[in-house]
Parts: sequence; structure tokens; C-alpha cells
Amino acid sequence: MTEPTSRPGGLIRTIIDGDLASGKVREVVTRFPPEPNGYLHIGHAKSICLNFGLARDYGGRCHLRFDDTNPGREDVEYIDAIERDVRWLGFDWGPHLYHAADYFEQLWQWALLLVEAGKAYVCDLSADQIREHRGTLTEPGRPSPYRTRSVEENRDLFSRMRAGEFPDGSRVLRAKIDMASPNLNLRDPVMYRIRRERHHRTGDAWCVYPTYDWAHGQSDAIEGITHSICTLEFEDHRPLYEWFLDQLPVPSRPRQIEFARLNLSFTVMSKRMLMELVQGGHVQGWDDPRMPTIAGMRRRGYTPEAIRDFCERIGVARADSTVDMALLENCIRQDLNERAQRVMCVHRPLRLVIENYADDRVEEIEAPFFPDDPPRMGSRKVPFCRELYVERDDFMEEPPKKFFRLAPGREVRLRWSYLVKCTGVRKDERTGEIVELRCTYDPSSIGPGAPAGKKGGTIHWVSARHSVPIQVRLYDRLFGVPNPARKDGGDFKEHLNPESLLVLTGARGEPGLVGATAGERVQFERKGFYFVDPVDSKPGAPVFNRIVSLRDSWAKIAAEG
RNA sequence: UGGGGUGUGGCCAAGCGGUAAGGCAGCGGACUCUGGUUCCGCUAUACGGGGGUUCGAAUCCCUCCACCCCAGCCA
Repeated sequence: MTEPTSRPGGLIRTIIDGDLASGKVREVVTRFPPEPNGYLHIGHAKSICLNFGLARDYGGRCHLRFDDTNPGREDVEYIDAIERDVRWLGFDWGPHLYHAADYFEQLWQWALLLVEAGKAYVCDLSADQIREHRGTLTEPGRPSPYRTRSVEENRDLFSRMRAGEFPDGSRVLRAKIDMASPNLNLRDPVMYRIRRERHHRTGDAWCVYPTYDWAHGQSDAIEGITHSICTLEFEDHRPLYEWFLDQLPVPSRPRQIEFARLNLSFTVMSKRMLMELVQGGHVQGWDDPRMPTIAGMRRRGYTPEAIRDFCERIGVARADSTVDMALLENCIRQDLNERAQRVMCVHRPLRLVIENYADDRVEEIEAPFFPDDPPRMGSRKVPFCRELYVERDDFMEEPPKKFFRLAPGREVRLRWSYLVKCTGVRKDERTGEIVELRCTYDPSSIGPGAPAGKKGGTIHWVSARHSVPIQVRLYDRLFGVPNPARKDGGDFKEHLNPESLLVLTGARGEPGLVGATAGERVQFERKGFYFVDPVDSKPGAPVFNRIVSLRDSWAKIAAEG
């Protein structure tokens, strides 16, 4: 009945195991409660995987509940995006889709109970005055002059608040707890505020809306949530969460448990900053492939499997931490290494002419899609002729010691094809730029029994006559520093990586690539994994987004000098 | 100098009184027609510091230090 606690969320599983063992709960019901005021990001994915994962492992259920108590900043656009993202991640809430707004009437009735019990009162203080009365971290607050209003007056005023008799912001309903509490959340927190704002679900039915603190725990109780998992910053709210439950005839007793939110290096995770990037035009929208949003990662080409794997590997704990982006990259590489077909695409073409290869000859070379997985059949023919394109980076006129690709006089293997030796270089007379490589090939170097390509490296290529122009977008980390969300008051946008997106203009791919369809993922050998962009690709004109590069030990060597 | 939290190798993270898992990163080597993958191996004074209890402590107690969160009618 209970799962071992070795899986992620060990700390939470330990608590659940205890509650199950003691008979405190008989089933596990969790919830993922996003506020529809922005797009979901990888940090939310951690929470989604945790909540739905717990429900799955314990044979319980997980609800998707929109925490829509503040209509002014919420929008249906976000609702749709959130549902799409959760589903895409692979989770199903079944019939358990809820909205805090569904409970507005019940919450109202319960608030009335508190008023009748003298535990809540209508306060006429302005927002500023309330703040002043609240005191500070080290000084106790002072009671509002309205704190002692009679039950009758409170009942009357509260009803008229709902009836729309008072202007926005003129009054609030407050819980009467303890103005001297060292926990500021208990200094008579606001439960309702007056706002004539049209709600996406309740329309104009209400002009008073509940605050998070007042709505959340009660919503959990109504839904029978057993374990209400949230992030660390809500820890201070737990006493309030419990206070409300203690005062009311709620149908169940949920338990709040906190865990540390996810931070990822080289990116930012706050809604505010992500919103700023979108609205400031620093990225092309919430689904820009560089964004850490679920939509962005999906557009980039990440798979739900890789994201889920990532969420499992990072674990769940209570210590603030920042996960290395390299771990995320490792997850997607591992997944795609298993499932992506290998094909060839030259990113920055350098013409290569094979002098001893007949000008009118064309060979169709058989190349497997999964070289490392023989049982998995599949291959295509790649045209080979006298004129090819190879990667500029694969040639160096004066190669350093550890460089074993093409250089004057050097021989390398052309992937799936012949060994070629560089016999000369042609340069632009004016600029001195290398414009063409002259080579000779070894006719006996192909096919079974041919000498292994031990001499040099193996490089990818494409036929200059048959290859097709390919649109490639190289995405890299959005920020150039590990922790862009610095707290020294500086602008995080100063750390944006100017090379987070490089659009390649002259890339050439093997002919078959024109047939790539939106949503496909491939590996361009020796380069990385790519995704056929579902938005910008057209039939016959695919656009490839680089999801992640391959690990590159040569780059490390080269960097060291 | 109010309250609530957290501190285990570069980054995450198990561990819950019996003598420090695992992953990522890093470093070697094997293999390889991807400088990819795979495989093997390695490194490191890792339990914030100092006391104490105990036969025995990362795990219990005391104390100190560091960092995070809280003064929205945001969530």
C-alpha cells in the first residue's frame, strides 16, 4: 500500500507513509493549483511531477485547480495554455478539474460564520493604514479601530460589501486573530477585498473576491485534498491555513507540506522576469525555444519524457538550491540518443572537390539511421559526387596537435563513404578566405573490408549538387551567467546571452531532409539534436531548432589551447 | 537585535544513533566510420563551526556562524 521512500519526494513520502500508517488518511489526494496569470515553466513541472507522481504511486488522485481569486490579473489564455502543458507533460486529472471560483459561495457562507462568531470583521482602513497598523518585523501591530465592531454591524456591512454598496478598496473583511503575533500573517489578515472586476468564470456575479490565504485551505478541504504541497515561502502561512480550518465545519482536514522550488542555472524562473522578457521583446513569446517555459521547451524540441526524468533526478527537498543546467541537457540527450535518427547536415559549408572522381558520376550511398542499433533497421541513400560540402570547422590550414580532421596533406573519412586526402586549398584572392578544398579519394576505402578510418577523424558531408538548403536555428542558453537573477539591484537582462539564437543562413542538408515533418526530432551527426519547428516549418521547407548540441570534447581541448 | 526555515564533495541529493547511496559535472582508459554513444576506473579534508551526551553522532542536546523567506487589499 505504501511505496518505498527512495523515489523523489522522499521527505514528503515519509510524511504520507506516516499518515497512512497512523490511519490519519486512507487515500492520497493532491492538487496542482496554478494561478492563471502566466505560463507554466520547468519549476512548475517539478511540482506537477511531484503532485501527480505521488497520486499515481499511492493509487490516489491529483486535481488540477485554478487558483483564480484575483480576476484582475488572470486570463483564459493562460488557462488554456496551462491545461495544454500539463497534458503534454503526460498527466491526466480525469474529471478533477476545479476552480477556486467554484467555491466562492461556500467561502462566503463560511466567512459569514466567522463574522457571526466574532472572528472576522469589516475594516474601513485604507491599504496604507492597514500596513501602518500591521507593525513591522520587530514591532507588534496595533488593532484597527474597526476591530471591535459588533457582530450585527459586521454582518450588515459584509452583506453590503457583496451587494456592491461600497467603492472598490474602501473596505475589507479581516480575520480577527492576533495583531501582536510575531508571524505577520496572523495579524488580522485580509479575507475579502472589493473589486469590480469581471471574472472569467463568475462574470459579474461578485464584486468581492477572497484572498489566497482565505481561499486556498478551504478549497483543499472541499476537494478532500489530503496533502497540500506548496513551496517554502508559504511556510509562514501554514499557521493561518490551519487557523481557518480550525474555525470552520470543513468536510476534511488537508495538511500543508512545503518543499523548495526549483532554480536552474543560466535562466530565470520568476513569472515577473519571464513576463518582462516576453513583453520587452527580448524573446519571441512565451513559447520562444529559449524560454524555460513548458511551451518554450516543447517548441525547442524537449520531450515530456526528458522533462519528467529531469524532475525525478533533481529530487525534492527543503533546502534552497540551484540545479545545474547541464543536468537538464543530459536528460534530453539521453532520451534523444535512444530515439533520434542520425542524418547529415553541414552548418557552415566549405566546398570540397574530389579531383580524381569522375565529374559525371553519382553514387547512392547507403547510410543507416541508427548506426549503433543494428536491430533497428532503417537507412536511406545519400548521393555522393565530385563536389561536396563539408563543415568549415572540420578543416584547418595549420592544425594544432590534437586536431585530427582535415588539413593540407591529411586524410579523413567521409562518413559512410570514402577516405579523402586534402591536396590543396583555394582562396579568395582579395580576402584570403578559404573558398574550396581540393582532394583525392581512395576508391578502395569504401564498402566491406575497406580499411578502417583509423588515420584521421570522420567528418560529415553533403553533396554540393544534391543537397538542399536547410533552415537551422541554433539555440543556446538564454543567459551568459549561472545566476542571472542577481539580487544586487542590477537588471537581470544585462546578462542575456547575445548568442542565445543564431540563425544559420547557408546550411545544407542531405536531400531527404526536405521531407522532414513538423514535430520530428533528428540528430545531425556530430552536431546535436534538432526539432522540426511546428510553427515555422512548411511542407518541403522544414525549420530545424537545435534542441541541444552533442557533447563536444574537441571544443574543450580547443578551448584549453 | 521578531518569527519561520535551511546548511552532506563543483551542482543536486539519500541518510532518521552503528561507523557517508546515487545522479550530473570533472579526470583517466577501453571501444567506436559521430572527438557522439557505450563500457571500465578515478578523484576529492562532503556531513557549516565549537562544545556535549553515548561504547558509538551527519543523525540527540547546547551554542555560534552563514544563507533563504515574511511587513500585497499577489499567489
